[in-house]
Amino acid sequence: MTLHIYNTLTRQKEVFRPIIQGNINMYVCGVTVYDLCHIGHARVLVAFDVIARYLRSQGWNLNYVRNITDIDDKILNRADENAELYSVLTERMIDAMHEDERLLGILPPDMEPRATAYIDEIIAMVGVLIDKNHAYAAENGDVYYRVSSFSDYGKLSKRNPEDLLIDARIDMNLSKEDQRDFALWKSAKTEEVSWNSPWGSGRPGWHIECSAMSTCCLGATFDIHGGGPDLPFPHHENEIAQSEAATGEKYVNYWMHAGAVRVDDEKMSKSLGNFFTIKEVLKKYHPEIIRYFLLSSHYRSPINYSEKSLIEAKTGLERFYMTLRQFPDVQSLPLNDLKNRKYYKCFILAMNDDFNTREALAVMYDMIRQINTLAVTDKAEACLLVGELKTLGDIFGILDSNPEVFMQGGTIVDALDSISSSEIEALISERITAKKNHDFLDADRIREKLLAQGIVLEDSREGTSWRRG
RNA sequence: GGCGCGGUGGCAGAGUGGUCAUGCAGCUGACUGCAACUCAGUGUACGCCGGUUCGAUUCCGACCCGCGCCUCCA
Repeated sequence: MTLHIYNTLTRQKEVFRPIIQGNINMYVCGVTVYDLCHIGHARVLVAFDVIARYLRSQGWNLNYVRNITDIDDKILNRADENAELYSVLTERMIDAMHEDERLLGILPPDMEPRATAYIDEIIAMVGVLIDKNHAYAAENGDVYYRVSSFSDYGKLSKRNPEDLLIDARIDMNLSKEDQRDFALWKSAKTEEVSWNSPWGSGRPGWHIECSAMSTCCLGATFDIHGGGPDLPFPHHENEIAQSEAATGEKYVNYWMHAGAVRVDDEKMSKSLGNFFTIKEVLKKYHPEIIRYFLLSSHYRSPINYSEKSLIEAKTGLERFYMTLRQFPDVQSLPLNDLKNRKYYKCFILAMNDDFNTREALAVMYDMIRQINTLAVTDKAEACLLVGELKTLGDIFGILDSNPEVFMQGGTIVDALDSISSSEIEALISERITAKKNHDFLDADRIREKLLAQGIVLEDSREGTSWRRG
């Protein structure tokens, strides 16, 4: 039952071996806060949230660090466009991000370092790189990393440094010794946000903040470094170059990258403008539906965001809640009580295989069928299984809503626009009276009327319950 | 062009050298006043061509197709 993780560095699944027994240090590249978070951010956030929850559930002592990049060209440009202070912009976006996380049930990381709080450490690291001849201050005031000085350059993204040379940009930067070199420190133009440094006032380049913050928070070498699909090159490649050149140690043991989110089968990107913010999506779908959608395929696979796939996620989750509805009082079981339980072991097997949430979900569906069968034959065993299921739900951050509320809420916006609960209840009691009088024509008329408004009635021995379809 | 990923049944999506993924949708039966829910049963599958093998969807090679990164993007 060992944990296997797919490592981008070696392009294969490897047995996970921690640096210090029982401990895991994990750094995930967070958000550059110049705009609202979109569904792509949600994927990375949820994926690593579940990974963190799972690792902790298995007894690992996890230190989870996720940074915030709050100084960068995009931020300065946006603040300029908005005619506001860059820090006003970043504070607003950080608040918005935290709200998104809270709504999506994403647990806060243990540390959330911000680039602007680590300027001294960044400057120190740049200094070390210059001292070691891995970087140089150009006459324009910028400091560049000397790519040719790092023989392992390209090892993560499997790029040949020679090829990158041929590939050099059309807009040549004459201050660079080599067009592949990238900025560690950017000199300030007039009236720009800046900090003093040995190379004049300026600000950090992209990449160096993550090297500095991860090293400060977790040490020169740590276990896991994660991020989005577009980060292996150049961001993480450059992080490796910076950190390994500065410390002389291996930077990261396991690199993990999430797959891309596509929208209606097209690449989602800022330039295409086809991205959805988390806030937009949350207006239409319950947060757990979004989590379920994200977990319904493996974290490395591309995933397609569409109306259809979200509705499918909704239907899938409803199957769980339909069952949970029969056991409103059952709580999650302590993990220790599950160690020898059949389904739990299957779940662990799936998750230990590079966090195969889809496979794990299949186990949970097996449990549902089992619970529905036992619900009439062996209530006590059914309750045990429900507790077990809810514990697994806790690891995924789902199944924690009140089933009745979940089923009756439907999609959030729809629920607000349509028929109210009290109207529904009134019609249901009207129908019960009709049924008692064997006036099935009238009873069916009421049921049809509600169905036309998306309300599905379910009769059982205990009475009639309803849900928004 | 360089590097990399993938093509699974109506759809979504796991996985495996020779028995089941799973969910949705479909069909049949049970339950129900009729439905819905639920349960039981059931059908359809591994891009194409070769090779290895007793046997390949799974391993190897070629081909076709789709996608990603190489530029800001999680």
